[in-house]
This record gives sequence, C-alpha cells and structure tokens, in this order.
Amino acid sequence: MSANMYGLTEGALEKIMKGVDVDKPVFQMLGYKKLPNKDGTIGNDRYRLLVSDGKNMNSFTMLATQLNHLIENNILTEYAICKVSNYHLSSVNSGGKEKRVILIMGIEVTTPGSKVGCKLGNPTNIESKSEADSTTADKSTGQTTGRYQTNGTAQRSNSNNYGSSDISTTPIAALSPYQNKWVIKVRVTNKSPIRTWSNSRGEGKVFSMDLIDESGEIRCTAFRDMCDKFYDMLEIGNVYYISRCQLKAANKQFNSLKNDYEMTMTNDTEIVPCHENIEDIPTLQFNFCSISQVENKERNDIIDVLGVVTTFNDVQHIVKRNTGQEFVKRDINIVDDSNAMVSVTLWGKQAEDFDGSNNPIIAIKGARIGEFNGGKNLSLLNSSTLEKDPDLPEAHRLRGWYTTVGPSENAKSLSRVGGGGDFNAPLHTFEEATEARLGEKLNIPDSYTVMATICLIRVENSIYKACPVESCKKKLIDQSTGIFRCEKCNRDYPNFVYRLLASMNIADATGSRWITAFSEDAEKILGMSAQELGELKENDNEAYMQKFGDANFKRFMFSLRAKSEVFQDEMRVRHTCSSVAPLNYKTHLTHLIDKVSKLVHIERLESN
DNA sequence: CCCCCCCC
Repeated sequence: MSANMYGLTEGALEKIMKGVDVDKPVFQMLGYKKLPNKDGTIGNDRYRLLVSDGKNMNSFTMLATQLNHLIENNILTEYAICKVSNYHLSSVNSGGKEKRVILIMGIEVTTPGSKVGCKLGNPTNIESKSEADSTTADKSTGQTTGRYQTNGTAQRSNSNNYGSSDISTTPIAALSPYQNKWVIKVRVTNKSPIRTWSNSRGEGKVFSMDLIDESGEIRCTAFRDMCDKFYDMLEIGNVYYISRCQLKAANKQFNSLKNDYEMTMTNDTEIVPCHENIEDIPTLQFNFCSISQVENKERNDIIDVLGVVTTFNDVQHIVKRNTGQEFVKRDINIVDDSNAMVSVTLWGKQAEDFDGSNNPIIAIKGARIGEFNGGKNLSLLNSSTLEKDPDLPEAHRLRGWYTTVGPSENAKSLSRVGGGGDFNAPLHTFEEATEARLGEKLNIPDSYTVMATICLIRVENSIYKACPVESCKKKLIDQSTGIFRCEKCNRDYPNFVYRLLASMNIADATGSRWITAFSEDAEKILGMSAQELGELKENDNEAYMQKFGDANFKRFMFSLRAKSEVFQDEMRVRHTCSSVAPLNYKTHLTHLIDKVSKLVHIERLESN
C-alpha cells in the first residue's frame, strides 16, 4: 500500500534526527515496547515506540509519560496514523555512547490502526547514533556545548521560549545526569515545609518540591543555604524557569514521581518566576491505582488514589509514643468502582478542616500504604497532595459510577479498624455456636468470633519445609542431599520455605474446639515467624518445643470458620482460624459493649 | 546531605 495514501511525512525522521525542524510530521505507529523498570515498581512505565514515516523507521522514539494512556487505552495501536504536534530531540548516554532519541510530547491519532491494518511502504531502519554530520545541526542552533548535547536541537513548542527571546527550554523528560546546561520551564505542584535534621552525618535543613511540565515530572530538593535562598519565592501552582541543578537517580523509596531522576539545588542554581504562556504548563498529574490494587501493595509503597468518601470519622487527638508530641488525625473511608474500600488517614490542619459530607470525591497524590491488624490503609504524608472534587475525567467517571451503580453490598474493605480486627462475624461462646449448629450446613461455612484460651497446641508436624513456589506451598520431600522434591510441581528445588499449620484446642467457659491456624495466625500465636521457628528447630529443638509450650494458656480473639466435611466416611465439622488478634483489655471491652448493645437492641425489638 | 510523617 502506498505510504502517501495516509499522508505520511516521508523523510521526516531523517531530517528530525539531523536536527532539522519538521512541522507536525505524520507517522505510522508500528509497535511499542514497555521499558523494563529498574526498581521493579509499577506505574512508572515508559514506552518506546517504533514509528515510520513511510521511508524510514525509528525505534528510538519515547512517549512522554503523561501520554501513556494512549497506549494503555489502546488508542495509539499498531498501524495507527498519527500527527505529532510536539516533539523534542534529545541525546542520551547509552553505554558510553551518545544516542539521539525523539521524545514525543504531543500526538494525535488521525486514523486508527484497525482501519489501516498494515505497514505502509517499505521503511528501513534509521541510525540513531549521533554522527559527525549531525553536529552541523547543533551549530545551526548555536548549541555546540561539548561531548553531550545539552539541549534540543529541534523543537516545536511555542511554550519553550522566554517570551520574545529565543532561549529554549528543555523538557523535564529529557533531563539526565549526563548534561548540565539546561533550563526547564515548570510548575510547582507541591512544596514541603522546611524541616531540620540532625544525625551522625551532620545536621541541616531541607525542603523539596515537585515540578511538572508537559513532558513529565521531577522532584527537586534544597539543602541548607538553598532553603533560605529559594523557599519563600517558590509558590505552589506558579511557573518558574529553573537551571543548574544536580541530577541523580531518584530514590523510589521516598519518591513516587514518574521519573528515573530527581534533582538537588546547587550554589549555581537559578530560579526565575515565569509569567509567559504559563497555561501551557499542566497542573498536577495523577497516576491512579484502583483501590482493589491497594491490597497487593507493600507497606510504605507510595501511590496515587481516587475515591468517593463514604464515611468520615471525627478528628482524634493522639500522642506520639516516643516523643510525647500531640497530633490530630481523621480517618475517612473511600470506595471506587473496583468495589473495594480503604481507610485514609489525614493529619493536622487538613484533618481538622476536612468536610466529608455529601460523598465528595478525593484525589490523593503520594499516599502511603500502611498495615494494621492484618488490613491495609492509606496515610497522607507531608509530600502528599489531596484534591477534593477534582475536575478530572476519572473523577467525573467515578461520580457517574457512584450515582448510578455505587458500591455493592459486598464491597471489600481492605482496612481493619483498631482493636477488634476483622471480627465482623458475630461474637459467640462455644455453647452458643453449638446451639446455633454453626458449621453443620452442607457446603456453607459459618463464621463467628470467640474469645478463648489455648489449652493445648500440638508441636508435632506443625512446621514443614514447603515448596518455595508461593502458590504451591506443598510439603517437600527432603532427599537428604540438600535437594527437595515437590511432587505437586514435579520438580526438585535446592531451597524451601518454612510454613506453619498449627493444630490447637481452644476453650472458653462454655466449651472447646480443635482448630487449625495457618501461617500468619500461627506466627502471631507463637510470637515468631515460621522461618525463625524452623531455624530454631534445627539449632535448638528444646527452645523450639518451649515456644509451643509458651503458647498454652494464652488468650486470643479468634475469627473462626466452621465447615462440614467428610472425613473417613463420617461427617464432621472442621474449624479453621481465619484471623487471630491479641485479646487485650480494650478489645475485650469493645466486644463486650458491642454484644451488650446488640442484646439491648434485640430486647427493644422484642418488647415493641 | 533528607528519607521524619506519628495512634490504634
């Protein structure tokens, strides 16, 4: 098929790579690759595109991260014809060699790939190395600045000029430690308070801010003198020209922005407020993860989240244990259309001022995952930003869902409130459980909660060497040669993981049951991890036995599942522990009050 | 060079 049928700009790639401006070139998309993430985090994807102009192809084309949705929502698909409204040619250092990369910051699909259906023309691959002849282009723009090219040689963005002067700016996405002569035009989306620190390596003060432009985002940190110099002039929401900061690899543990790098101000750093064409610089960017995904995140992960506020608690005054310092907090619950709910903690003035009435939608950038009582929750940090009822397409979609469908009755709550844990099942004595014939129905398990004492915990066969495959967990056959066989996987492994499957008799004043507690619950009861227990067993069997002995007469709140099963031709009720919590004075009291209030409620119903 | 972000 002819390349011209769809108006591809033949020869554009060759020109662009040589540093010649091409106005709104039309390309065909031939494929893309998700670049591997260095730190294994999700949500920071970057896509490398293979584009064709009908004559040449170029695979050193990157998509600005805020355009990722075009790939993820299948808009920019294979064979699609697209008009590039904004791009930037930059150099990257790849294994000591300079490579030229086209960064796409504005693109519009003019004909969907499904309609085109094939590769147009017979394009050949274009060389991405920076060749000797391409430096002529550098000279033409007056930017011959040494080994690494410091700025775009070809740019098509009206916003990238200082008013009438022609000093061009660099997109954030093109910044790297390998170049130092750049000016970025960015909006400050967040600014932390100034904080002081003192440790073995010294003391000082620091603040950081988040910057954004049309190509991406980056964190910028200022230490000591730089705090004094720039803190007051920098305002959230305003646009600045910034130059001469030190780039370094981003520490993803503390920085969730979509950028491999972060930067630090230096004595040479210049920051100038910008008032021209500031509307070209976007405002806050979110990278939402659905609430159901929160369940699988790790503690301390930083995420962006969007949800409808279903309930909100009063503010609470709490005291930090080690410093005695007082804090104000407020917990709220949010849901989204993944049908999951999570608790979010706000702090300080934000907590005091928060009004959760009329089910507002909140968008949070940089919330931190926490764990409590076996559940997950979210907490705002100093670096987090919260927007109420944001004017975002995702928010309008979520509002539509909430008003038409709404959360279902079985929406999954990922958070566990203090004290009782996930013990929503009715609290019973064993006698009551017997009277209610719990667990005797066929195929339907019954859940209930008991407060009970461990009478006897079996030490035999409680710990086993299990298949290292997380989804398998099968007991391995120790071949005494340092090799372990899993019959389920039909494989030999050099390693194993310890797992617990503890059988115990628990009793309250009215009766008792034999129950089975699995890994996490058994670990809580024994006060040691399966791994530690396994090693203890190897090294000091007596101490290992003692650990189990120590568990006897301990009292816990057990969440139990009772289910009928056939065992040796007989029906029996098998009890498994689905959650266990320490039975302290407060949980005891909370559940007692809960129970009494239920009884009072029933009594009222009956007397009416 | 910070990296604390609190409580049940």
